[in-house]
Formats: sequence, C-alpha cells, structure tokens
Amino acid sequence: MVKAAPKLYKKPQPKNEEQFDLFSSTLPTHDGEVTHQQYYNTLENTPHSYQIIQGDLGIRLLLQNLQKQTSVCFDTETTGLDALHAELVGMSFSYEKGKGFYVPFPENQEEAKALAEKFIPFFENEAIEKIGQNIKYDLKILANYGIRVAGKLFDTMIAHYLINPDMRHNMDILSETYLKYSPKSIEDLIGKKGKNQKSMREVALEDIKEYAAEDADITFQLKELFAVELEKTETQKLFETIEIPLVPVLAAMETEGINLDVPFLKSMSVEMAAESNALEQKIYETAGEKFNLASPKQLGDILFDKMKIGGAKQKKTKTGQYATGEEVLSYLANEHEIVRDILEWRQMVKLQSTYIDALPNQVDAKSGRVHTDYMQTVAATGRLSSNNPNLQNIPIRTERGRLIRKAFIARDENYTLVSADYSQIELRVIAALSGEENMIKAFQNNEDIHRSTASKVFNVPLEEVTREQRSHAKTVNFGIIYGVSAFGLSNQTNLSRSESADLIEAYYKSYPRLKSYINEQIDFARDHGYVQTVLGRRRYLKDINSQNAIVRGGAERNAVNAPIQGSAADIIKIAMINIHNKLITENWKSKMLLQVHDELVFDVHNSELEKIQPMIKAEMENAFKLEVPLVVDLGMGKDWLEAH
DNA sequence: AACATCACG
DNA sequence: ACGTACGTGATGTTT
Repeated sequence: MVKAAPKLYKKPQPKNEEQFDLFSSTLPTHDGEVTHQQYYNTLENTPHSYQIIQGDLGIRLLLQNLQKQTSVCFDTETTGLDALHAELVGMSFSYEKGKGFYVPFPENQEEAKALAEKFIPFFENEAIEKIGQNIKYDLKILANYGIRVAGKLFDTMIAHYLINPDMRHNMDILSETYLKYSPKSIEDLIGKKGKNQKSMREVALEDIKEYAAEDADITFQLKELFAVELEKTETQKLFETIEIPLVPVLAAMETEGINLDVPFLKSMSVEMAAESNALEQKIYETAGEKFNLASPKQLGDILFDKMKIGGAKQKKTKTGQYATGEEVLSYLANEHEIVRDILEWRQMVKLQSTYIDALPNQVDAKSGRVHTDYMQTVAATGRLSSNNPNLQNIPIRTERGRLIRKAFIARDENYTLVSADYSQIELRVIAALSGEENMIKAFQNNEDIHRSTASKVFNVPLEEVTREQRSHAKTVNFGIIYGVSAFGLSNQTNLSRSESADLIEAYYKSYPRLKSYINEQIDFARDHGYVQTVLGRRRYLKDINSQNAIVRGGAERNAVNAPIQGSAADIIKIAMINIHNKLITENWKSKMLLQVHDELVFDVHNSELEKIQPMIKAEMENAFKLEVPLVVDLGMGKDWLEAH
C-alpha cells in the first residue's frame, strides 16, 4: 500500500526571526514538555557579592542605598506558602546585576514588625519601581506587617506570562532559559516537600543569604530582559494597565476570603453518605460481588467482562482498560439499572469528596473564612485559575450539586452576597470581532441569542423555534467558540455527522462573516505565528503550520478560541480593577470576593445594596467598548445559590 | 507520577 | 481517510 504524500503547507517566514526563535519548540512549555537545558550551578565562577545586612547601622545604610534607586528587586523569605500565616524570615534586595543583600528577620513577631516598619519609607516610595517574581505573595506577606507597597510594580512571572503564555514561569526555568544559569534550589535548603521539609527558619544564615540574595539578583536580571521583550511583543501596555494593576486586586480578594456555612455542609455530608452507601451496597448486590467501585478498572471489568453490558465491543481508554466515563455510561444507562445507579453514585461521591467534605477543611483557622489562591499566569488564554480550594468549579449544573452553593454565605447578617455575571460574553465578543451583522443585530435587540440563531438556521419565525432547535443552535454557538467540526457537533448532539455538517453549513449561511473571521484568524496565525485579544494579549501557535493535520487542527482551533476566551478575560479584568479601585477610594464597606471567568461575587453591606448594584453593572458593562452591548445580570441573596 | 474521571466557565 | 470540540483543578486509583 502506498501512502499518499502528505500535503505540504508552506511555512511562512516569521516577520521577526529573532523574536520567533525565542518561542521555538525547544523551550519549555506549559504542558510540561521541558526540553530546555539544565545548567550546573556556576555561582562560584560568577562574579557576585551577596551580603547579610543586620543591625541598626547596616539597615540604615541599606535603606539609604535603596532610596537612591529608581528600580529595586525585592523578595520575601517566609516560613510557608500560606500567605495568611507565613512569618517573615528575611527579605532580600538587589538593584544591580551580581549584587544582593539579605536582611534576616527576628522570630519574635513584635520585633519583626518593628524591623519591617523601618522599610516603609522604601516600600511606600512612589518613585521607586519594585521588582519581584510572583509579587502578589510578597504583597500579602507585607500587608500582614502593615506595609503597603507603592510605586510601579514589575512582576517577572507576569511579564513572562505575557511574553509567552504557553511556557512555564517558575524562576528556575526562567533563569535557565534566559540567563543560562540554574539557581540554588529551595529543595537544597529545606529538603523535598513532605513531612520532613524544614522551615526556612532552620536554615543557616549564610545558606539562606546565598539563596535569597541570588533570587533577588536573578529576578533583577530577568526584569532587564523582559522589559525589552514586553516592548518587542507590544504587550507592555497590557502589562502595565491590566495585569499589574490586577495583582493587588487579587491579593485583596484572596485575603478577604468568603464565609462558609460549615454546619450546613456537615449535615449535607451525613445525608449524602447514607445515600451513597446504600447505593453502593445495592450495586454490589446487583453485580454479585464486592469490588472497589471507585476504581474505573475494576468497574469496567465487572460491567463489560462479567455482566456483558452493552455487547461485545466497548470503548477502551488509551491504556487498554474499559472506558467508564460519564459519556460511555450515559449511553448504556437505559440498558441496565446498575449503570444508572453507578452514575448517581459517582455524582454523589464526587460532590462529597471534592466539595462537601473538602471545603470545611479549607476554612482558615484565623479568619474563619475560605481563601482561594488565584493563579494569574497559568491559563494560556489570559483567564485566571483558582486553587486551594478551586472556587471556580463549585457545582451548579445538577440539582443536587448546586445545593453546595448554599454553603457560600454572606459575612454576617449585615451583609448580602451579590453576584454579577456577563450574559453570553464570548458570543458577544465573537459577534463584535467578526463584525457579523446578523449576530450583532440579535444582540442589539437583546434577543435570546440561541433562539435567534435557531430561527435563522432552521428558517422559522422566532416564536416557532422548538426546544430542540434552540438546543441545537446553542450547541453550534458554543461549537463556534471552540472551533467546530461536524464530528464534534454530532458528539454533542443526537445528530448524525452528516446532519451536523448540514447544520454547520446552515449556520455559516446565517452568519457569513463568522466563517470569514475564523479563516482570517487562522491566516493571521500562519503569517505572524500568534493570535491576539482585543487588548493585544498574544498566544503563539507554533503548530499552526504543522504537517500533521491533527496537530495543525488543534492549533487552528486555538487560533479561533484564544482571542475569544482571552478577550472576555481581558474585559472582566478591566472591570475588576475599576470596581476594586472604586470600592477602596470611595470607602465602600462592601468587598469583591470571587471571580468565576464571567461572574463576580461581592459581599455587600446591606446599607450599600441599593447603590452598589448599578455601580457594578455599569462598571462591568462599560469595561470595554464593543460593537455589541455587554449585558450583566445581577442577583442577590444570603447565599451564592440565591444570589446567582 | 500518570491516568481516569468529573466539577466549572 | 484521518480523529477533534476551548480553558482549568481536585480526587482516588494504579503504577
């Protein structure tokens, strides 16, 4: 058999060769493909001078020097990663390549605070730019010691996130990649993660000095490189007006936390446990044996080898075991009651382990509230992510799951939760970016976009659109955002592949500009090697000209999706900054607590309920001007379920 | 540490 | 003829 020669795609020459090389596939990427070289510690051969600074005179001299600078890198060393409880162990500074200073802090917290306060003239000096790697953490630590940081900020982690969001942004990797130098690792100082890991306090002063001052030195050097790179990639404005101003906003939201109704979850847990245990026993009886129901491997063998449910050929995972995911089981649900029971059990156990039982353990002992950590440099599209705990994936889609939202409650009886969410922001973005008049008009007339789409695609009057037609239109609308294919669509609907293909064709006939917009995005990516959002946030697509159709297809879907998802992320970030600044400068009692991609949640003092809602709505709707109006829906209540 | 699964936008 | 929806994080099992 002769294979047809692969179709050749001409690789366009990147406009700026030097710049494109920086993003070549040999560099580390976010998906963990680390092919960069590790460099052995060459510190001994590198001219450098790191000093320990102690005592009144030393501190005074250091401060004098810091105050003379226009730009200083600083870093805090602490007893832990949890910014609410971590204590300062030391601070390091660098304002010149190869030079660094380390100031140890006393264990006694009153003395530590007194020492910290000596640095206020530096930190509050508006004229000095403060450089750091992951500055949000340092801001939170310093805030615990009563220190506010003023002046320009430069976060090397965020800078690199804009320079290439698909890579990783740890200091170690940045240093190896850009400075060809492997820094002293924290593991060498305090040991591997685990029970035996030492505290920073236990590290010998000389060792911690070498480590801490080096980090400040490296960060200072990275900043010099990244400042240039931000300009080259035209992301400096995005950096200075969005990402950096967002840092203190996120720090404040994280520190604020949200109130959790623990007794409610505890009682929910008891009920759920009883129900899921009963169901589990029933499943074992039906199966005729006991096994580990939580093991997909064992479950697959029982279901498909023993019980022969669904006939001979069953879908397997890539490791060769039977696939037992929701999609597979739902398809077989009609065949056997055990499958329905397993699905229900799975849902209950998921809710129980991930939320109902896990969340109460996340309540902070000091504040009595739950503090998530927003990651600003993880999602390649520009979105935030949330962890420890993840408050961006609290259940809502099922009746049972959404009850968990009742556990997120206002601060106390004087407060009410207000939730504000953008209506169809991604579809509005694609309508505006594509200039698709039919879609723009639908939004301008404030129509139900899925119904409106159905009406056009199926050629029926708006009022005569059936449930099913609307549902199909909705699936295609979402498909467009992800980069549809007939196969993908038929997977998501009850339509066959050819019916799906017809539907997509009808869709593009109704929205002709959408089709050309998609092609323009892909062409742009081929020519420039990247796509961008409304604020110029870039995503580089190294595979856009790949000879492998599958790989290339993935990059093409990214070329379509990244500007849409990313522009929506840009817009809500603007709104967050503006709202937060208003809340502070206008002395509101209310606080912004959560962001869930297109939603913001606030703890609103009851006295401010009336006034704050129009403010939030206006700030969000006017955050960015598009050809299409942005619409925000508001809700309020004692808990997040009521408010949503 | 990798995999499978499933929670969200 | 091929295999595909975009972006995340947490959990329990298995290796």
